[in-house]
Amino acid sequence: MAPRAAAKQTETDTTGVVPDLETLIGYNMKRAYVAIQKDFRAALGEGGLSPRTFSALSLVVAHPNISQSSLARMLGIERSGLVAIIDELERRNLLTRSVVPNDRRIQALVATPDGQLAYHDTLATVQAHEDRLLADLSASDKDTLMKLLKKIRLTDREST
Amino acid sequence: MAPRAAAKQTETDTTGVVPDLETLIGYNMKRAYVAIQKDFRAALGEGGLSPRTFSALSLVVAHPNISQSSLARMLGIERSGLVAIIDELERRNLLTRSVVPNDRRIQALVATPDGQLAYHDTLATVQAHEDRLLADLSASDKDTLMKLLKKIRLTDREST
DNA sequence: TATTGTTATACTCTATAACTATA
DNA sequence: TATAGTTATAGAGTATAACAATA
Repeated sequence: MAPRAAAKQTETDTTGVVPDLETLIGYNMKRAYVAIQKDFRAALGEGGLSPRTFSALSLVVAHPNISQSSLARMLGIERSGLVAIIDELERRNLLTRSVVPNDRRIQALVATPDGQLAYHDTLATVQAHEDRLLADLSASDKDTLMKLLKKIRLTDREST
Repeated sequence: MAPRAAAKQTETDTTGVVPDLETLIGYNMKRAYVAIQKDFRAALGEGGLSPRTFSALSLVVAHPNISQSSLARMLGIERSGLVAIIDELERRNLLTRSVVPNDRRIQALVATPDGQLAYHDTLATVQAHEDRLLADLSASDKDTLMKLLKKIRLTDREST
C-alpha cells in the first residue's frame, strides 16, 4: 500500500532512510520514557527513591489514611506488587501502616513527619530534573504534552 | 515555597485534590507508555511479536546486513541483551545470521522472505492499534506528540 | 461470599562482567 | 589492544494464584 524504497541486498544502506519504526508513537514513547526514567534515577542518586516508590509516597502524602488496595488501584498496579513498595517506605521510616478501628482488614497508610519532609525534598529534586531534561520544551509544549499523555493514559480504561 | 493545601489527618480526603504526581511529565509518560504497550501486546495476540522483537525486526528490514552491535546501538540497549531477541527471530525463521567475508567477527543480519512478510503484516497491525488507541488525538496532536517525544528522547544523548 | 493484605512464584526486560574469536 | 558476539548472572518491575483474617 504505502510506497517503499527498494531494499539493497548488498551492504547496510542507511542512506537517508526513515525506518517505519521512527514513525510509531509507541516506539518513540518508549525511548522518551526510558530517557526520563534514567535521568530521574540519576537525579535522585544511589540511595534515592525509585520512581515507583516516589509515586507511592506522593499519593500517601496526598491521601492520608489511604488503604493499600486503593493506592494500588490509583497507581494502576496489583495489590500484591504494592507490598514490597510499602515495605521499603516503612523500613525507611517514611510512612506507617496503622490500624483502622472500624475495619480490621485495612491498614491505613500515613506518611511520618520524616516522610513528609523527604517527600517534599524529593519532589523539588524531581521537578528540577524535569525542568532540566525538558528545558528545550516551551511551557506550552509541556502543557500540550501533559494533556496528550493523560488522554492516552485514560483511553486504556483506568480502574480508579 | 509553593502554596500547598492543608492536609487533614482524619480520613482519606480525596476531595478535589490534584496530587503533585499528576503534574509530573515522568509519571504521566509512564502511564501512557504502559497503556500503549499493553494495547500493542493485545493487538498482536498470544503468539505475536513483543514490542522489542518487532522493533529489532523493523530495523533489520530497514538496514539489511546490519551487525548486532550496530543494531543494539540503534535500539539503545546492550549487545548482550540483543542476543535473546535475535535468537527468537532466528528461531521463528524471520531472519538469519549470515557470515561476512571480510570480518569473521560479524554476523550480518538479514530478514528472510518470511520475515519480510511477517514484518509488513505486523506493521499494519501495529499501525491499526495506534490508530485505534490514539483515535481521540487529531493528526496535528499526533504530529506534535511525536516531535516532543523525539526531542525528549534525544536530550538524553543517543549513542547512535 | 467478598475484600484486604500477604506470600510464593514466574516472567519480561535490562545491565554488568567476563569469556572467545577475531581484527 | 580493541571489537563482535556470547554466556552467566543479577536486579528491577510486574502479574497470577492462592491463602488467612476479616467483613
